Amino acid sequence: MDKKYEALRLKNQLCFPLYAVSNMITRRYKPLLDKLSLTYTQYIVMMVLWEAAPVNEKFLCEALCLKTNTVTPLLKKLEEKGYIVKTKDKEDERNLVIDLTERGAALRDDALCVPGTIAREFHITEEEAMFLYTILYKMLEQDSSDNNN
Amino acid sequence: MDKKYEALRLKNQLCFPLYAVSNMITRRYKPLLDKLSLTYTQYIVMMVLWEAAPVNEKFLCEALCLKTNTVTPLLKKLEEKGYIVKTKDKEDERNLVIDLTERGAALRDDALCVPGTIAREFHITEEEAMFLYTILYKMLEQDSSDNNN
DNA sequence: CTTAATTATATCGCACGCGATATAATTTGT
DNA sequence: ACAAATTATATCGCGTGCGATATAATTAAG
Repeated sequence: MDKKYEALRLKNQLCFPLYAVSNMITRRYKPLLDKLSLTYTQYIVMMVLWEAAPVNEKFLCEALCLKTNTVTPLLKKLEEKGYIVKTKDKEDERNLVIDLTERGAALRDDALCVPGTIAREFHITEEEAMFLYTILYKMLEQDSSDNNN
Repeated sequence: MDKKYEALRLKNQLCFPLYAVSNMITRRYKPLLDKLSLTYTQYIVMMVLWEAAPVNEKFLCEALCLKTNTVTPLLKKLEEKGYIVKTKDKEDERNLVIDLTERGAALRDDALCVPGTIAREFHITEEEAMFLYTILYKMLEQDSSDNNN
């Protein structure tokens, strides 16, 4: 009789550990990011900007797999903190030009220790990390081809 | 010069694809769970209950790696929908006894198709799924030993 | 050339997650 | 036995995520 419901058991889901690990990661980052006055989501926005600023909002949304209704308020927060500035693109006034302030750019050096600290907390092998990375990106790519985000 | 910031690039993070895939999964579940009037988080609560009801809140929190301040409001919602009932434990009045209503128990059959539908959407091999499952649980176990949740 | 479609961003409302804190019931220490 | 510590649950406030919808700027179509 239990056979019928076997697939519905929490322990037989792949989605649940993904969800739980993702929550766990956010919790792990918090104490580190508190020192930079950043949340986890704000941190990944800053990572994109450190690498590619200036960018528009659409670029950010695609890079982070997030929607505009998540990113717009995030940018407002980062602007309030003085890490970024938003201006309108003269060429096409629909476009937002999002750029780092001096303070936002300087924050990059304070963040340098974060990846290593987090990595050291997860006791998985280099091989496991590589595999995980590969399959997760495979799933993400598949998503963007399935739907038209 | 770029070498210095290599570790801070979004593409070199393991955490980001975990976060993005987790968000993606919630989005994928939504249309299926809408039919059951459940959110993703409510769904995993129900999965625990279908298997183990009656349980107390602490048990739920541990099973789902969530805190009481997330679970308490969830239970209120599920109670309003008529899927669960909450009573006090006569033995120890601190304990909540959370149990399924007839309607909540019946919902299990409507949910039977969900795992298969989701699984079919993710085009990963059985082997990849197994590996993913194993390493994610390894990370979760490590978390509960590192911290004292 | 002007109306319709498209594109980029913003707003609204709802449901999480969680740190911090509070409250009520039970257990422990002396 | 009774004050102090512990345990289970609840409340508050903030920051996401996102579906639905709105708005403003640009482009396409007839």
